[in-house]
Amino acid sequence: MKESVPDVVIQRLPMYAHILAALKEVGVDSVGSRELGAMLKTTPAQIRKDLSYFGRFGKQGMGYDVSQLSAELGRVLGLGRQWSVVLVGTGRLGRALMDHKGFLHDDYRMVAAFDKSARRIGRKLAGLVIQDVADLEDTVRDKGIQIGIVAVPPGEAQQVIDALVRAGTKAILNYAPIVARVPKGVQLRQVIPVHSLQSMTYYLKAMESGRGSEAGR
Amino acid sequence: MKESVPDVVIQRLPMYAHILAALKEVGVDSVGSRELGAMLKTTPAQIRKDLSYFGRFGKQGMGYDVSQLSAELGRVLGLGRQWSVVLVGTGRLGRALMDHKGFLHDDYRMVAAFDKSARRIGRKLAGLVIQDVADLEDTVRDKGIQIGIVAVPPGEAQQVIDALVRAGTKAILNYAPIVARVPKGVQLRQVIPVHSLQSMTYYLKAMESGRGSEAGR
DNA sequence: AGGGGTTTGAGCAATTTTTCACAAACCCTC
DNA sequence: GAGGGTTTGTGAAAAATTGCTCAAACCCCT
Repeated sequence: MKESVPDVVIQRLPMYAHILAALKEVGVDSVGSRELGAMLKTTPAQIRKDLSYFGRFGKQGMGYDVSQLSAELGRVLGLGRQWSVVLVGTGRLGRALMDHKGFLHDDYRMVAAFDKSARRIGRKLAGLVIQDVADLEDTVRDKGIQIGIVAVPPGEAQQVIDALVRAGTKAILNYAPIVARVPKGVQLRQVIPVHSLQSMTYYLKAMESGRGSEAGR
Repeated sequence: MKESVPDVVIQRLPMYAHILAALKEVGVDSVGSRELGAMLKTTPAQIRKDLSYFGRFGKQGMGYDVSQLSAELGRVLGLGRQWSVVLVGTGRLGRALMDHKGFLHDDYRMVAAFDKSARRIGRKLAGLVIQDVADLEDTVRDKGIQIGIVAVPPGEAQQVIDALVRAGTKAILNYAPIVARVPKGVQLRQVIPVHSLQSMTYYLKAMESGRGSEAGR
């Protein structure tokens, strides 16, 4: 149990948890770091080292107990409890996100949804009445909502994010294609598909012109 | 102009390109690494070093010419030409992605869409007739489609990905919440919102229990 | 046209992250 | 219950990435 865990490690944990859950589902009850490494396309050493930041979960000679490790990872990631989530922006994307099977697992519960457009306010979405975005700040503060999901057009995204921050939200998942800014201490994850495409295009181009040696990741 | 560019750098380029495009839009015609660093919450040194992998685009004492740097980055990322994209899965999510303003910029053109469900095949989406996923492999091969976007349910995602790979696709953007596998040489980007949420929850938890010192990213 | 004030580019140092390697731990069999 | 065969956990080495520093380059002003 070390001092501070590198951020890269934290970013990898959900993948580990994911695989573990899948294995548990299928009825596997023990895995080694070698197997996990193969499944996740990483090295056994990395998995062992990553896990070692949080404790000693394996048994020498035997590997890890799937259920136990799964539970431990859940604990580390703060799962197994309810986090409340607010959705801002109920256009195509916002609505699709809510339906996306498994988008909101058991641990994340949507407790409010907001929009700007009068023609959407008042309608229902996933059991919630869509509220006017003007009330966003108050509602978030009152309900103590911890996580915000932003699915509004790019032009309004930063304002919405600022409002969420003012209301005390400490984690924001932003789908608007802007380079958003948040104060230190607030977690922000950007989901910008175009950026993913562009970084892939770089390698595609490299593969056509140069030889296809570059790959990885 | 160095040998091989680190992957982390490639991942940052789209952000640079994005900001540059925005600045150009607004009419700014020169920026320094200091300003860029401030906007992107990174250090001037990092920006200069990243850019230096690809050439010398700045002028000492003056910074960078926005138009020029923007163009250079586009060139590096392989923009300014048409990449053909195929969408597999035209459920809520798939359809939302197509509408998501700015999801497919000028450089990426959707040339085919596939689904499994008989009730969607034959319908139109963004000007394309949705085809049977059984024809995916042939169509991708025939049209030389370079990029695949996977928006099918988790259970079918790996099969779809395998089919894309067999058909010669070299870049795949996967929205299904699975830990997908592709052979080396094929680019894969996963968009798994739950993972983002989970990694944020880690910090939220840390902030409530410990003191809120941990942050970053 | 020269001097002053900036800012880049790049080598080098510091830090972070990954990989290696092996002792300690563990089960299983005999 | 001792020995063999694995596999973890971890300190140390290696590699990768980031940050620092400063000479060289450049514009602007006088």
